[in-house]
Amino acid sequence: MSYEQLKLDNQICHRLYLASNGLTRLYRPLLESLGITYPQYVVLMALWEQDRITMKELSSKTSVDKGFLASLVKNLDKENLIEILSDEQDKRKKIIKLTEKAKKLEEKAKDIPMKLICSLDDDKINIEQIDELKRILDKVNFAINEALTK
Amino acid sequence: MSYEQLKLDNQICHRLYLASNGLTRLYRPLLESLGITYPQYVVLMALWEQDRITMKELSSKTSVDKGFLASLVKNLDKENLIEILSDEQDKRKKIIKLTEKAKKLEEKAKDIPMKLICSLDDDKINIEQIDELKRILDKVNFAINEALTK
DNA sequence: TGCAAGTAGTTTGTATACAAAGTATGATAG
DNA sequence: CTATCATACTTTGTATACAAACTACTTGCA
Repeated sequence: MSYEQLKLDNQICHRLYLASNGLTRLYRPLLESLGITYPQYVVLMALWEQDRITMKELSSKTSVDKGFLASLVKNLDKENLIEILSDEQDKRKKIIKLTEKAKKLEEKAKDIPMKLICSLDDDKINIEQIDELKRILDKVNFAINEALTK
Repeated sequence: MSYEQLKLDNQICHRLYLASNGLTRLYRPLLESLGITYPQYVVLMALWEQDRITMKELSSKTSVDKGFLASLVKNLDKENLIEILSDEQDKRKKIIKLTEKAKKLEEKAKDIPMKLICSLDDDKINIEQIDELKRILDKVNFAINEALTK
């Protein structure tokens, strides 16, 4: 017996899984030329937007798990892309601060989003569809978040 | 200097990354009650749809990397959910075949898609949006695939 | 003041994802 | 017939993802 609802082609989650993994693979060679990996790029994007924030803030901003973030930050520190300062008021907190090297990297990174879009065939996807995708994913992510935290 | 195109909120890839990871986390407890993990579920869905296929066919059907698939299949075999037969015509090929245990599991799995949808707040997302999401993701995945294979 | 509860962050263990190199078999051209 | 190339699959190494247990510090309350 084969059930319709169990067919791979009917799974929205499988499409998301493919899109997410596929995009990460497309990013890989672009990020490799900057010497960083995809989740390191995510952390750097958060810091380029707002520097000197705590691990907790960085985790909630990026939605990267705090455990995994600890290892990412360790590697970024090893690569001299960040510095880890301790908060004098609250000694539990650590403040993550970009180095000059990381700030220079932003200049190289700024072309990556456009390069990625150009590597996709724009006949297939247009701006309106991307906007629609963004809107729907925001709703989906909100609902997922509600379901996970309740 | 902060670039608009590098802000996390402007990244379609980050929304996809969150949605994909979030859904996998929502699946986790449901699949745990069947004793399987998310990628094992993907492999089983492919086999429930079409049994007795080769590793290569299974990999292309699920888009799971062949290397990773080898370890998934090893574990599914250990759990007695599949049997691995060898092709007499072409000894390089292995044929993956569901066991009775895996066929019984399908009966338990058939309610999972509905349970997952019910765990999301249906006020937030409606059927038309899910269909639209499916359509756009198919285009995106097609374009990603073109870009990755060329 | 001092202890219970909470918070920030780390560590550990397991599973996932994937590139790259390796092994064994099959197909094919000279 | 055999050398070469291609195919199917495995192994290895590294990075990613995340739950759960842990450490260190702060807060709140008796």
